[in-house]
Parts: sequence; C-alpha cells; structure tokens
Amino acid sequence: MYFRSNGSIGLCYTCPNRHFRFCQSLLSSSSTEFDAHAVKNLAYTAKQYLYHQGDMNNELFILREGWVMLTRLSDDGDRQVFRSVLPGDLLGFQQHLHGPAVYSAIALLDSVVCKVPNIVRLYSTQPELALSLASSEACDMMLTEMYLTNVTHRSARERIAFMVLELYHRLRLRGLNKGYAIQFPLKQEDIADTLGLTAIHVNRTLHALKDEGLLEIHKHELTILDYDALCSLVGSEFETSVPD
Amino acid sequence: MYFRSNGSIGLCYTCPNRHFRFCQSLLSSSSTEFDAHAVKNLAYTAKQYLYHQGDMNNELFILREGWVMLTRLSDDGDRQVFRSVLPGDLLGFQQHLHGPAVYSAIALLDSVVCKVPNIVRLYSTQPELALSLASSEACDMMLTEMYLTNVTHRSARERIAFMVLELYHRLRLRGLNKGYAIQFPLKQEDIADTLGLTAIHVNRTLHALKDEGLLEIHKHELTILDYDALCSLVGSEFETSVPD
DNA sequence: CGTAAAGTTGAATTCTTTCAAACACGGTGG
DNA sequence: CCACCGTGTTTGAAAGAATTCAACTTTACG
Repeated sequence: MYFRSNGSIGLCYTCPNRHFRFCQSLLSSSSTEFDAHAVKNLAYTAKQYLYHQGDMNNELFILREGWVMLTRLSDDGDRQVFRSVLPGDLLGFQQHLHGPAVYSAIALLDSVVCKVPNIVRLYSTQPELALSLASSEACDMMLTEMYLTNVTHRSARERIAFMVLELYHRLRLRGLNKGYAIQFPLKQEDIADTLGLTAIHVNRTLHALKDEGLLEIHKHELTILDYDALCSLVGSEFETSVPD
Repeated sequence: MYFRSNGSIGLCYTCPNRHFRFCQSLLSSSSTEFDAHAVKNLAYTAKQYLYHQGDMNNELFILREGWVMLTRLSDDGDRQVFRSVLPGDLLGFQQHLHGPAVYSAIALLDSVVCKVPNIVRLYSTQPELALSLASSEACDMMLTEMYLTNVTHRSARERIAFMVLELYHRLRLRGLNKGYAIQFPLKQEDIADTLGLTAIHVNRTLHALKDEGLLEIHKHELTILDYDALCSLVGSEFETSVPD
C-alpha cells in the first residue's frame, strides 16, 4: 500500500517489496542455524492443492512463480475465496504455526514455492527477519481490510472493478503484465466467491463492463480497456498512472 | 480461534491469550534495552480518539481496559468499522510502523492503554516477543477474515448474530460478561458500518431478533436471550457452551 | 428545558438472487 | 473424425432482501 497525505490508502506499492525483502533476507542468509534447515523449492501443477484446510503442520511458503488462491469451505458448503497469492508473496503463516490450516491453498497456474521450515528457530537467530515477516503479514492484513471495505460498501460492478485493478496492480508491480493485459486464471465463480456475489451476477456484470468498453476477459486473459473509467468506479484508491 | 478436527474455525479462545502473553512478556521484561524505553500508561475518555487515520508516527498499544473501535472514512464519506479492540488486545501495528495510520482508533468507553515505544529496537533485543507479536497479528487477521466471510455469505440477521456472539465470546473470555449480558457501547450505526448494512436495516433486524426472543439491547447493555438460537443462525462457528 | 443525537417506522425502489434452461468449449473414447 | 460429457458460461423471468427517502419519536446531555 502507499499512503496519501490525507491518509487514504492507495494500492500497495511497497507491499511486494516487503515480501521480497523477507524472501531475499531469508535466501541470502548465511547463518549456520538457517543452513541447517535449508530452503526447499517445490513445484505444483495447476489445480493442485498445496494444502487443505484442516491439514496439520503447515509451514511457511514463499511463492516464486505461478498463482495460488486461498479458499475456505464452510460447513454449509459456501466457499470463501480470501485472496490470490502472487509471485513474491508469503503464504502459510497463521496464528498456530503447526495447528490445522485455516484455509486451503490451491495452485491456479503451475507454481513454484520455496518452503521455509522451522520458522520458530529462524526467529531466535535472525530477529530482523521477524520484523520483516510481521510487516509482510500486516500488508496482507491491509489487503484483507481493503476487500472487507470493498465488499461492504460497494455495488457489484464496483467490487469487480476493484478486484480487477487490485490484481492488475500487484501483477504489474512484478512486471507480470503485458501492457493492459494480464494472465487471469480465475473463474467467474472464483470472483463471485471472493466478492460475495453469485457467479450469475458476476457474469452479467462482467458483460455490462465489456459492453461499456471497460474490461474484457477472454481465454484466461484479462484486458483493461478503459483504465481511468475503472479507477473512477472504485474511488481514489488507485492511481491513474498509465502502465508501460 | 480454536480449531475443530474438520478444520472449521471456532471462536478464538487462544487469541486473547496470545495478546496477553505478548503483553506480559513485555511488561515483565527486565532487559536494559527495554527499561530504557519504558512502557507508559495512557488514559482516554469515551469518544476520544487515540489517533486519526493519516496521523504519523504511530506506536504500538495494548489496551488494558475499556473499549476501542477501529474505523476508517473513505473519500466519499462512507465509514468502515474494522473491529472492536477489547482489553488485552493489541492495536496500532501496521506495515509501515511510522507511516500514516490506516484507520482511526476511538475509545467508546473510558480506556487505558499502555504505549510501547520503539518496537523496532525491542525486536532486536527480544526476538521471542516478535513471534508473539506476529502470532497476535495473525489472530487479528483471522478475525478480519471471519468478518469478511460473514459479510459476504450471510443475511442481515445472521451477520448481526455473528457479530453479537463474536463480541460476547471475546468479552466472556476476559471475564467481562455478566452472565448473558455485556456492556455494549456500539451504536446501531456502528453495527451497520461493521457489517455493510444501513442503520435502518440494522434497527429493523434488531427489533425482529428481540421480538423472537433472541437478544436485546437496552441502555448500552446487550443481553443474549436465546444463546442456542443465535448459534444456530451462524452455523457451527460458536460452541453452544453455557457461560457461568 | 431545549437541542442534538440516536432510534423507529412506512412505502416505494433497486439491486441481487434464485431457479430453470440453454449454450460453448475442451477433452476423451470409440 | 465425430459423438459424448463435464465444466464453465450465458440468458430470462420471478422473487426476495436491503436500501432509499422522508418523517416521526425517543433518548442523552449541557
């Protein structure tokens, strides 16, 4: 996130840097303590779960490439999509480090993560990583709070505009955009379960946005057709700067 | 939160313990580094702001008594209430430790907080506190995620039932309940701005819940009249255990 | 005691959901 | 190569939940 003088929240520009900083500190660490619990790289294919809600002994991951989605199934079958994890983001940290996972993590694209075992021991030997981790967590917290605000205060079209811009910006910060287009593995149902709408209504709204020339989703690729118009839908949370 | 074998989330029983543990470690710490930056107690009266969104140089607080609410005003005047901070909870931590505050903190009751200056230095000298802090943050994260799920998947009456039970449980864990009653400083508008409803609709729904004998709010006191019925409204997230 | 803030009520409107059904696409097996 | 099948998307019409607007009542507080 970045902050304006009036305290309004802009999209998170330093956010991925926080993640990256944590990641890099970790990987470049030469402490013997850390060497003893070396970082492992793991590959997952699309549609594969990294872990399921309820799984025990979760560890901390850093997503190096791909796209991971965090979801949770309630008892009555409703599904909540919490957020997308993009390259450079952390995932897997929760209150009870080795308790049951609160949500499931599923790869939407072929993904590579590096697994950071024994975070507790890491803490004691490298306290500066702890601050970095906490800061990174606070960043995810802010993202979740933005979605909470988005869902409680906005209409369907505004919610979708927000979500699209949020994802686009995060990908762009990582250089994973192609001009105004990004790879977009989310189904309409995923959008619906993120924003608290029905897939049907997401479909209708998406169609309206396309007819109005704001954005287009085609073959797992999302293209922003009218960036400024989208921004004006979500208020002042996004800069209207033009991507390269 | 506590966890069931199936991975569902129950209300956070260890959550306040996490906060308390952090608080106590902090206060009982005898490190010279910490002594040099002594903890200060501060008192606020009801309706007084601890800080406003956009304020710089925020610090970390622990609420010792009272009730603090975290809110945020958007550019178009909509207000989002993020959560209530209850005794033993942390507040004030955010990604940019000394950047502008993301939201405002207002005391709804006369409150006492202890202010923890120079958290960064604390980190380097007492890494075990860092883990405790991160864990505490993860707890708040889970609470926010529960509200997100609540708001996106439930009707007005279910949302209110959830919110009431959530607050009741957290207070009960701290021994701040009087049987099925709790002190309740929130206005109907506060509930509305938490749950993404209008104050008018909250009013109607609250009335319906009262007529059905589920709960009652009178003179800043909330009484749960039919605990089991409320629980059944929100699914399996709350235990149906009877308070003392 | 008077004013402002908070709560209450009704009726009409709007947005979103629900249900039902059809369509498009990609992959599989015959 | 085509028929088949499942998943994901599309469309329509009716029903429902929550909002809006406007007015009124009650409560809190100096």
